[in-house]
Amino acid sequence: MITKVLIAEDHESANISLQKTLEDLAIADTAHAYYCDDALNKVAIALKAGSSFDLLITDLYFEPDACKQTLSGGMELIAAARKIQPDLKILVFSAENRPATIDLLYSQLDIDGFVRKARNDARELKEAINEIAKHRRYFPRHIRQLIEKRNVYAFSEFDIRIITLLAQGMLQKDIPDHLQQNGIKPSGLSSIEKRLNQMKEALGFSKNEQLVAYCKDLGAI
Amino acid sequence: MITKVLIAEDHESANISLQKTLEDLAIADTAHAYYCDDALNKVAIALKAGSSFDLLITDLYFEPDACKQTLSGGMELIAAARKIQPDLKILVFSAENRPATIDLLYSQLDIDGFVRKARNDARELKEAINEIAKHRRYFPRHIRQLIEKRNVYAFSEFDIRIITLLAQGMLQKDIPDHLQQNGIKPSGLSSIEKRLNQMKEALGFSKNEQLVAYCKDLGAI
DNA sequence: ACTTTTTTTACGGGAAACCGTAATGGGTGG
DNA sequence: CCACCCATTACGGTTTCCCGTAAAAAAAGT
Repeated sequence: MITKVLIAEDHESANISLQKTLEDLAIADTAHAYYCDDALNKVAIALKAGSSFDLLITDLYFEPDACKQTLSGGMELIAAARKIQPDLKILVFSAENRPATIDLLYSQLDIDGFVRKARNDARELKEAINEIAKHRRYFPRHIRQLIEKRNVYAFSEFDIRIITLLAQGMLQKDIPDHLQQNGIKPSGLSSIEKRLNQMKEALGFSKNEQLVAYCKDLGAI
Repeated sequence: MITKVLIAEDHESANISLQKTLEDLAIADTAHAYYCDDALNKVAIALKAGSSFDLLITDLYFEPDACKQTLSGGMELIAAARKIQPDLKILVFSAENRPATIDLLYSQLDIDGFVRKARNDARELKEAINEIAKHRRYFPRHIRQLIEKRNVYAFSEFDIRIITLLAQGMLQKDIPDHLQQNGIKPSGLSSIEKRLNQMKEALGFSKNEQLVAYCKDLGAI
């Protein structure tokens, strides 16, 4: 049963609607955090006081402002919170729609549910919370489809490095030097060409511009 | 005095918080539209019935779904609504933060206020509505600063077309044929090269890959 | 209608990228 | 130590892209 919830969300309006949604579910014991550091702090304090939170609802992206934060965003908050309270249920509520990121949340950070800020998000929130209360994970079907459809090619660190450099305007012929200076191997121009070709081949592309666009959509760069 | 408000917003959660915020301002007469077409329709009906809306609060981006719409988004809705009811006050509530777009809203579409979905958005909404009720426009300071920066490049239809084709893998040398077949001019290869050069120059880029990455980040393609 | 200005297109030399092939180098097993 | 395999690198020819210049076409001004 979920009775005590922490909402980590910088948007005041999103906080209001989350509050309202929780009220509809008869969950009255809610706390709000507008910054990641504060959220983690509240989790720790509640844990020490023996009245730990059952559920953390968090956004992924927090707008930076004057308050310097040690946690850079929702991802780090999730990892940190799980570290100090492994049984904490976590529901991500975000506008994120890049499959790679959502996939990462499920597979690496092991979250319990993801609801995208979209058309029927309030209804989905309720469904998600109900599912999580029953110790089930909440995977909306359209999210699963996104992940399965897009997960065609797994980029390596090396791949991402090359594409990032291209997207930053570095000439292909200048990449070998750069890689060597950073102690990355292989660094030969032919190796770079080979890698780019394999990626394009695997995805049915013909130009580097397509790779850049694809990686941007995936959130890989 | 503002007493009757129409909310055009596809996100259920945003609708909830807007509703709540309006309640706080003692504005009870609110209507909701989850699609642009429906919003325009409601404006028209209310106008004909002699009980027109005082204020339209609208998002800019509406997620496409099964319901085919004639209005593509908030921009078109604003223009269409103003056309049938010129005295309608319009407040845009959006996550948009590109100065060029916000500037366009004020200078071309002549909106009465813009509140960005961000940290203190609920408070800003109240301020904005109060200002608009006094027939003043609401320009948050940080928005003004964004606009003044102006160091952004405004892409034309033609620019976007070219970059989109590149991002889809079309060879630069094949673009002229494609443009001619679609009756777009100019279509010469030199014109395309010139345009690409101007864009890169304006943004301090050297490669097409950078343009693709930049446009992806902007959501322009 | 004619000139001027601007935009668009055509062309050519040089740089970068693409692609296949060959040579090099570092491990592994014999 | 040698032979072998694999990954990496080097090289040369071709295509595409880049960039400057000039011709042609279109638009604007007189």
